[in-house]
Amino acid sequence: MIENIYMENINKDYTIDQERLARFAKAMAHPARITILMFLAGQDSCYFGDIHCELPIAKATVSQHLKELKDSGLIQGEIETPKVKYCINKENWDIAKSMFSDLFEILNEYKCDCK
Amino acid sequence: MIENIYMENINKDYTIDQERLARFAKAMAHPARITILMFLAGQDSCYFGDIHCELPIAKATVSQHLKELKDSGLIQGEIETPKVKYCINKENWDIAKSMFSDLFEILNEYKCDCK
DNA sequence: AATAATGTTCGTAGTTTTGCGAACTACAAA
DNA sequence: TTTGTAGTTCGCAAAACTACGAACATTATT
Repeated sequence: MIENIYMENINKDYTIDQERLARFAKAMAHPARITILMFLAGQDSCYFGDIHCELPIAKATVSQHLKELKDSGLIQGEIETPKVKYCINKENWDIAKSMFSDLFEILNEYKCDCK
Repeated sequence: MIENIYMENINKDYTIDQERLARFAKAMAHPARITILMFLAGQDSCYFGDIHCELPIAKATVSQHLKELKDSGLIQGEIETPKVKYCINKENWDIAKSMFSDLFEILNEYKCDCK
């Protein structure tokens, strides 16, 4: 296969943007993770323990949810021994925000033929 | 357990809104479903066959994705024998739009203590 | 009645997610 | 050196997700 710079996402079934938006949505697809995002977005930063206190689940599970959010890019973490400080990743947050916004804006006038 | 009108969502770990937003996000958590939503939002309505043509997956799988989107409330379908017509559910679309928007708006100024 | 067109549902297989306790890591303090 | 604090990682089990082909349902046409 000859490659060139215009052939991004080759052999993929979906566009980069479709994959990326789905990835963001997936990160948000659990009430615990929504709770974490709301909590984090409302302040500058906070520690793992503070997040754990907000949730009705074991710390191992909280850690997994945080990892999922980190992997999606929506949040970031930083070790501040012996604690771990988490916060929103502003750059990716804004990207996600505009991607969701763009999708929802497609329907900017009444469109629906169904009863 | 004594019930009263102020005790909605009792014995639940998360609020109704957190669950609902997570539900919308989950519906959007797959590139095929993002593709379907973009496609549907761009027009008044279309048939199953048109949607199937846009996707690289079997019709049984397309049908499942459409069911998932329908169950979330984001789209609706209507039989128009022998075809099935799908379109965006405007009411729920607007609810989802404002719920995502509200979440992303929480971070309306620079907030992030992490490096 | 048989055939065709259009989707949905069923059964199955493999993968991923969710959740937990237990074990582990890293550092600080006694 | 032992103990404590704060999280992460591991290993497991149950449930949910993704995908497909085959079978089915429904209505129209021959």
